[in-house]
Amino acid sequence: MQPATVKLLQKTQLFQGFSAPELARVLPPVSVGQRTYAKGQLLLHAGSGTQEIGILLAGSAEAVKTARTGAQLLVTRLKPGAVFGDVLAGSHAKSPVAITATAACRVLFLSYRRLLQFSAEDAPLGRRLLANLVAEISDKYFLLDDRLNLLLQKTIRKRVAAFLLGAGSEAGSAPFSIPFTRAALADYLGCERSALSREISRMAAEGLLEVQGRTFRLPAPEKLRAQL
Amino acid sequence: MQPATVKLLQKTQLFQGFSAPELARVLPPVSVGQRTYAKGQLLLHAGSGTQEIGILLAGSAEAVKTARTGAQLLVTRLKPGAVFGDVLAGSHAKSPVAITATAACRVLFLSYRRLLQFSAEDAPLGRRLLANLVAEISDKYFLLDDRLNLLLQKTIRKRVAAFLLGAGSEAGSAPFSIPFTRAALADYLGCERSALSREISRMAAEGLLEVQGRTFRLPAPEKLRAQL
DNA sequence: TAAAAACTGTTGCATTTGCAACAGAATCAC
DNA sequence: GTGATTCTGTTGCAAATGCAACAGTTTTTA
Repeated sequence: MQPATVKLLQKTQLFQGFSAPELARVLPPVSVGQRTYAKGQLLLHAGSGTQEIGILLAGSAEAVKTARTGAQLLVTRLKPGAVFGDVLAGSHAKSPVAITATAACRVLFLSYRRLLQFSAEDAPLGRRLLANLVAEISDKYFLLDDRLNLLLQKTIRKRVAAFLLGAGSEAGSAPFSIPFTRAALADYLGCERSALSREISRMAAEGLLEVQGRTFRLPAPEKLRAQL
Repeated sequence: MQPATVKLLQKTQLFQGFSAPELARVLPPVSVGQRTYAKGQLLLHAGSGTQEIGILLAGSAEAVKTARTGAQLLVTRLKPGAVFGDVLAGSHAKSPVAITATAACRVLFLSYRRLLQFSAEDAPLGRRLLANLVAEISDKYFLLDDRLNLLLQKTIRKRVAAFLLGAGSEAGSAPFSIPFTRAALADYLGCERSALSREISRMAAEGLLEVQGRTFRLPAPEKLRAQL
C-alpha cells in the first residue's frame, strides 16, 4: 500500500489514532480489496443493502437521493478519505441514496463481518477499529440530528439564525465561511433558494449579520439569538 | 435476575437472538448494575456525555429537548424495553436531550467500554451483542433520516401524504392506526397542529384519505402519491 | 362520579413562502 | 481570452401556514 494512501487513511475518523504499522496489521484481515470506477459509474445502488464499508481513496463522488417524484436531491459530496456504507453495513436497511462517481474513483472496501470477527491476537486493534466505526456512525447520527433541529424551525429566518449561530459559534464576532453555496444552503435548510436570498438580505439590512458570498460575520450574536 | 426481566431484555433489539442462558452469560461482564428513579428524576442530563447504555426495565420516561428559547420539545416516550444512551456512548458528543422519569423507573446500565472488551472465551457472544448495538444505532439513524425526508417536503399536504404512504405501506387500502395524537403528529411533521388538522380535513374532503381519530385509510394510494 | 385537563376541528387574518422570471456577477471549460 | 454555464439577488404574486381564539369531545385524575 502506498505511503500516500496510508496517510489518507490515518486522517479518516475510521482509522484515527492508528500508526502506520498498526494500519498495516489491521488492514489485511478486514480489507476485501480495492475497486476502481469510471466517471458516472455507481459505487452504491439506491435501495441495496451492503455488508461493506467503502473508503474513497481517490476521485470524487456524489450521494444523491431520488424522491418518489423523480426529483434528485444532492445529499453529500464525497472526497478522498470519505467513508460510506458504514451506517448501512451494520443494519439490514436499504440505502436511501445512490452514490455515483463524479470523476474516476478508487475505493477501498472493508468487510463489516470480518471487522466484527477479529482474531484473539489482533483483538485490541480490532476493538479500536470497531470503536472508531461506532463513533463514526454515532457522529453521523448527531449531524443528522443537528440538521433536523434546523428544519424544525418554522421560518427561514429562524433556520438561518440557528444555522449561523452554530456555524459561527467558534468565530464569535469574527468572520467565518460556510461550506455551502446559496443553492446548497437552501437545500440544507429545506427552503427555496430565492426565499433564502431574500431573507438573508433582510437580515443583513437589519444589521443582524454581514455577508459577502460564503463569508458571514455576526456583529451581535445575541440579536440573532433573539430571533429564535 | 427475574424471568420477566429476561423476557423483556430478549425483546429488545440489543439482545435480540439471545437465549436466556446466553443472556445470563453475557450480562454480568457488561452490566454496571441497576438504578431506580422516582417520578420526575433525571435519567440523563442534557449536555452530558455518557459511556453507559441504559435499558428501561420498568416505569416510563420522556426524552425532551430544550430549545435555546426555553421551549420544550418532546422527542420520545420511553417504555420498558427502551434503550437510551446507545448513540451517545459510542461518540464523544453531548446529549441533545434530557430524559426524565414520568413514573418510578428501574434502569439497567451497561458499560460501553466493557462491551468492547469481551474476553476471548466470550468473544462470540460479545460480537453478537456488539453487532446488535451497531444495528440499533444504525436503525436509529435511518429513523431520523426518514423523518428528515418528511421535513424536507415543503407543504404540509406533501408531508402528510409521504408520512401516511410510509405508515400505511403494509396496510394497502386497509385501515391502519398511527402512534401519534394530532398534536404529536404536528410536532413530528414540524408544523402547526391547527394547520395540520385543516390540511387533513381538506385531504379527506377530496377523497384522498379517510380518517377517524388515529385511524386512517387510503382508498387510493396512487392519488396520494400524485400529491408529492 | 365529577371536575380538571388534554385533545381536536374550525375559522379569520396577517405573515411567510414558493414559484417564476430576469439580469448581473462569478466561475468554468476550452 | 472568451463563450458557456452556474451562481446570485430581486421582485410580483398567489398559495400556504402560523397564530390566536373558541367550542365541543375525550381522557385523566382526584
